[in-house]
Amino acid sequence: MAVSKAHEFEKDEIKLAELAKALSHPARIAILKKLAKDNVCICGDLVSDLPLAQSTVSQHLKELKRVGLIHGEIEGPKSSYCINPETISQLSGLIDKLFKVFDSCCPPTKPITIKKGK
Amino acid sequence: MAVSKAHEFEKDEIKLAELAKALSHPARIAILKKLAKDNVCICGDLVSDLPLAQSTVSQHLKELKRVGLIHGEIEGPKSSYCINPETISQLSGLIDKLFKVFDSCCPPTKPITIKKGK
DNA sequence: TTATATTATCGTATATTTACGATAAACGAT
DNA sequence: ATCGTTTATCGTAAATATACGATAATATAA
Repeated sequence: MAVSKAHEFEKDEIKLAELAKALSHPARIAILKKLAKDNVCICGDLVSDLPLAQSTVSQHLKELKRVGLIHGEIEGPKSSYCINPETISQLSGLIDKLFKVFDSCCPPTKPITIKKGK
Repeated sequence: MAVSKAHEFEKDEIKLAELAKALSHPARIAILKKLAKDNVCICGDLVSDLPLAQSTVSQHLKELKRVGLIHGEIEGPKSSYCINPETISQLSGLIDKLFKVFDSCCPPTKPITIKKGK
């Protein structure tokens, strides 16, 4: 990155960027989906699901944990991970806020309700 | 990245990851917000808004353009950019889909409705 | 205590990202 | 045609990210 200037931006922008970065790899999205479906899941299951080496999966888990999207507990030789609903909720809020800005710009895209206005 | 294995994942995961990566820098979020507010905006305005060199801003714009989140037209010596609602809408859809998966896992976070437990 | 299984970490190689200054390109104005 | 303004691209440097194999760590099972 070289000389990150992240501190020059708004707090929300920085946080959203950080969370978006966590979602910026298909493996991490797949991990989150798997964790969501299974509610709790041990690392080994993820490794056999993904086309990646065990150490790589572990790295992705670490990153997801770092930003708070999941937490993991080491129980014995196995580690079980699960979604952290709080951060998911935070992400949801930040995304909603961003998309509200988009609505102000472009015609609203989703539930098409007729809007008066120029 | 080294030996990207993106092709081993689902199409939606890859696309969402790509769009999330575009959002993974505060400058690009700031650019999108500015474009949304101003509807259309020339590069120079963005440069003076952001704590980054002109060439760096241009790079970020290029990346946003590459993934289709904005389009830009070169009119004369100035370039004007604007949001591409189609890709915004696509992103919105992919995010909604992902968050639906989360709802299935964790207690729903937003409109708190009492649910009978398992 | 000694295996066995599972996961984290280390070391390493390579690709990508981010940033800047310098330069090129493109158009409008003179 | 030349100048000035604006933007894109090039070259480059440094930080991150991604991936793997090898190894260390840890708890369970024997």
